[in-house]
Amino acid sequence: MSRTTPLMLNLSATDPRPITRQITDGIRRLIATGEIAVGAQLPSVRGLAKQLTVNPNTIAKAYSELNNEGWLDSRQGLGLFVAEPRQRFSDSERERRLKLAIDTFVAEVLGLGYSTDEILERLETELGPLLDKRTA
Amino acid sequence: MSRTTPLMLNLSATDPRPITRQITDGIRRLIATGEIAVGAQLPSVRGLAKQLTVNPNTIAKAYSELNNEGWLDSRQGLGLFVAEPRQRFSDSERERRLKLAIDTFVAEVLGLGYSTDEILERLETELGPLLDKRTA
DNA sequence: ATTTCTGTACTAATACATATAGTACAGTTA
DNA sequence: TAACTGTACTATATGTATTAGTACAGAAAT
Repeated sequence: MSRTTPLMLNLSATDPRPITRQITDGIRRLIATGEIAVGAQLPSVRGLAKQLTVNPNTIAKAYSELNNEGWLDSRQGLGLFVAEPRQRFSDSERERRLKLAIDTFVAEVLGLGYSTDEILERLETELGPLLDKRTA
Repeated sequence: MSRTTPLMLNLSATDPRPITRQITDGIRRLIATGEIAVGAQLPSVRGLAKQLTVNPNTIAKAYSELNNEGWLDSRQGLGLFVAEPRQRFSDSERERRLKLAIDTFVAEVLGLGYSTDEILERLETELGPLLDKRTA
């Protein structure tokens, strides 16, 4: 019996990110925007696997990562639930990850021909609705 | 005979990016900042391989990518040279790449606990010196 | 011309990452 | 007990990354 609604998640074959990554990114986003409420139960490993037509192991891996990162709480035999917002990383780890993300991003957009202002504006549009809803 | 100075490039074993990627990202950055001038010759495939103690094929692959992206001009038998700034991608390709870069970046910093303003400020600090020097 | 430098193009071997498939086991609920 | 949960394995196939070695073509200096 499915006590959860299907996730608004779509996998793209043209997306260069591996499937597991597309799933973790997508669920993080759904949680951050509040589209999945804190405490809500996620689809089962096998259920989501069926919905997305991927292997259950792939879902289990994605869920496991989100659980390790503190986005989800898993309860053996019960299911996975959206965790309360909390500090997920140490300060140095946060800083390390931010720096790496920025370096990578900069490398990607270098040479695309956009101005700094254009890029910052686009980013603000994307980040705004996500970051200031749930301070983590 | 080496007619070129060593590149200010360091590979990191802890960096999750593959070697080839670290090299292409690094060289793109050196070109964007002007640390390597337009028209300047890059170290030879074998020379840079020796400097970085990686396989020459790895350097050749990195150079080949930068050549395809329009950052470098290769002249068979002569060497590789920093290309004139030019439009490197079609409009739709630029847009696709920017969107993907933003999505990936957002996914990375989600849940790190930084505010939108903090992130935008950090990004501006990094992007400013790179983007408005060479409009591409 | 020969030598020595340049980039380029292959094959092969190794290692690692990704994803699928199948099975099994432990906890929860009715 | 039955039917659902998450979790943990092994095995397999595929793709990517890197190293290694070899070979070839163009350019420059002698």
